Amino acid sequence: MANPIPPRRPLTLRDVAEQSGVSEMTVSRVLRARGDVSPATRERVLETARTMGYVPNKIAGSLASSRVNLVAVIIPSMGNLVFPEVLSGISAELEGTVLQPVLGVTDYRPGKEEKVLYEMLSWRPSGMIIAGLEHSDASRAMLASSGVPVIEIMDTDGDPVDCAVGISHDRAGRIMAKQILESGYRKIGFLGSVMDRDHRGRKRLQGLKSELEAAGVQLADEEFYEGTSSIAKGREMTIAMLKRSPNLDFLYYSNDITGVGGLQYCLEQGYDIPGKLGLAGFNAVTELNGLSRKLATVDSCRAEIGRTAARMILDRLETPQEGETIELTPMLDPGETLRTPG
Amino acid sequence: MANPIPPRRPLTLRDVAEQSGVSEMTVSRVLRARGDVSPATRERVLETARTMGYVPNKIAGSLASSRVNLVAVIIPSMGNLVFPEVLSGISAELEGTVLQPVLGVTDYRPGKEEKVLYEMLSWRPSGMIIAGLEHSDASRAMLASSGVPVIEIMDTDGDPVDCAVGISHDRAGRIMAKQILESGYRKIGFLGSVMDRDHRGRKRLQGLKSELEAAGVQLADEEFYEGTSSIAKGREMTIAMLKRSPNLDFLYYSNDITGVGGLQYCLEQGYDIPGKLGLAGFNAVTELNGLSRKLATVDSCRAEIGRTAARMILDRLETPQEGETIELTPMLDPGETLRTPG
DNA sequence: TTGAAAGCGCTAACAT
DNA sequence: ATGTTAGCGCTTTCAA
Repeated sequence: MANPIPPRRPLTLRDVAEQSGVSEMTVSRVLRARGDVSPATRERVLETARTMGYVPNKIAGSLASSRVNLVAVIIPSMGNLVFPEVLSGISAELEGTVLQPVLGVTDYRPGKEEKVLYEMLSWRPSGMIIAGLEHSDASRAMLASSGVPVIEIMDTDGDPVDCAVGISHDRAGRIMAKQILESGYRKIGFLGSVMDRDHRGRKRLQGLKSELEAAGVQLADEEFYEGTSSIAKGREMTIAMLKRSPNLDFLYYSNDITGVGGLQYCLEQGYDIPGKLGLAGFNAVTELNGLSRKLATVDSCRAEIGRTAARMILDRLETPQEGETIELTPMLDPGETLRTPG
Repeated sequence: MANPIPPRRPLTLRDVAEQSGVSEMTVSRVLRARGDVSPATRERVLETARTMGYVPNKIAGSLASSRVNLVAVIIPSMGNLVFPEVLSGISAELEGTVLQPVLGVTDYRPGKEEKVLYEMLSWRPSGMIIAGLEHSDASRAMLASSGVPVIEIMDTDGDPVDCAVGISHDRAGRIMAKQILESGYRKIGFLGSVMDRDHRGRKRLQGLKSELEAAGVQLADEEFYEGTSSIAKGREMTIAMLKRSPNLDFLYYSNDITGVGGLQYCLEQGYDIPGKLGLAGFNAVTELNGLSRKLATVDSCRAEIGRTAARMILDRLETPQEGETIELTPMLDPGETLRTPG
């Protein structure tokens, strides 16, 4: 006995309640597996809901319960290879809980970050995961007064609003510097993005420089690019730098993508790698494996950062806690573009 | 005269209303720039809201207005290089409108697709963009009865629930087949993913085979892999295939990522490319440019697919329309791994 | 130009 | 085990 006029309006709890001859409240309980409902009623309601094709309205549910099982995740870019992995970590950890990640993208623009933040907060999420420690005052204010756990990820060199999990990029730079020096390289060039947006790249460069200088070595050359990193950009930068400073014996790239472009070029040109020229990148992007020679790199621990951030949210939703910063230890992978110190 | 006890509860319209001495309704009008409000009131309310740090509650707003300015976007994976670009197209087109994309990821699993779909629909989005034409019956039912515009993207070989925009992958396979034949290759091997999940790859293979067979040429060998595509996988497959069928003169990969792995290997091995051995991939992934030699490929039109899908949603929200399928024309880029015919 | 009342679809809290 | 009542924080609609 189907309704002759199928309603264009989405079904409500009340519709299901009427069809199954119980109160809205009972339907609600059945659908959320809450409270005691007799197996008989339970089955009947479930069956009715299913055959009617009822989909609960979370908007109404969230308003009534003032619970929104969403975790806002704000990242600078989707095309970065780095962030998909962070997201996987978050999703993996949230799988099986009531929480779900919702993504916002800032395109590395503080203005857009503010907008995205405002937008996401207006949905009253249960927690917030946001990349980086550098935000506009307005953004920091919003985060601070959001009333939910906020986890700033990727970086631990700075002051988090609430919690942070990541690596010290200064330290990552130092680790690589130490290895470069130990391997006997002395004429080192840096190739990275324009530094006003890339805070973490800047910190790595700082760490590198400090550590080199502590050993009495000056950075020999620097080359910067604008826009998104790409293999092609790495190649271009490398060509420019080696033309300008042909006597370099090491190229340190701000990431693996550009590093691979440079490595490719140097191999083609017949440079003796790692004998006369060493190279290194950053991130340990496994997607680039299988390409010629394996680039030396430092792992940015992305998946673990994602998992940890999600876990910190879950913990704080159970029991409110103080802010906390978790610094992960980045591992150096010497790959095949670094001389074995001897 | 600040409140001595700062409220832990998020601010409401009423709080702003009380502070600025007007009704909630007036505040609402000011904040949404709706209706007529005197400039004086307007300024006062705006100022109050700003200093209080009020963030509107979209949950409540959406429930009251039964308008949710969200477009659900459901894709199989974030790590694919293909989908970030689709998303960019969608975001670009939605920029400046009231609509916002919200992402769901299925990991290529029909079961998870159902879950994600249900979850997203329970937020009553204004529109739905979903990758592929192959869905479970339950998923198709949900899409059909959602009451909002549904755009299935990437593929046009099949029956959409409502609208579709994409390319014909069968045709993409044929286009490449024609070019391969014209370039004079005859011993062709295919390297792709296990086909039960990769519907679009399967369609390309079908198209390739049909077109080859029409010319009296049989596919000489096939190699499949499981899991996600990667450069390393491409290399492995290529090694296996060339060992098994050393007489091949062409390798057709189901995508650029694996293709680049193969190309890299072949170059290292000193194969005469494109003279004795030709290669081609699919997608026109520009991120891989700058790597040794440019791989022949067919563009999958991802950014345009994204933009078109978003536009179709916007159009249909203005004026309801019939379902429509838009087939884009994939362009062949011969790169440097294809003999010039003639 | 402004305000008051009603209600969006659901759930918390309290009946029964 | 089930029902009733009263909102959640906004917007719609109507009145002033």
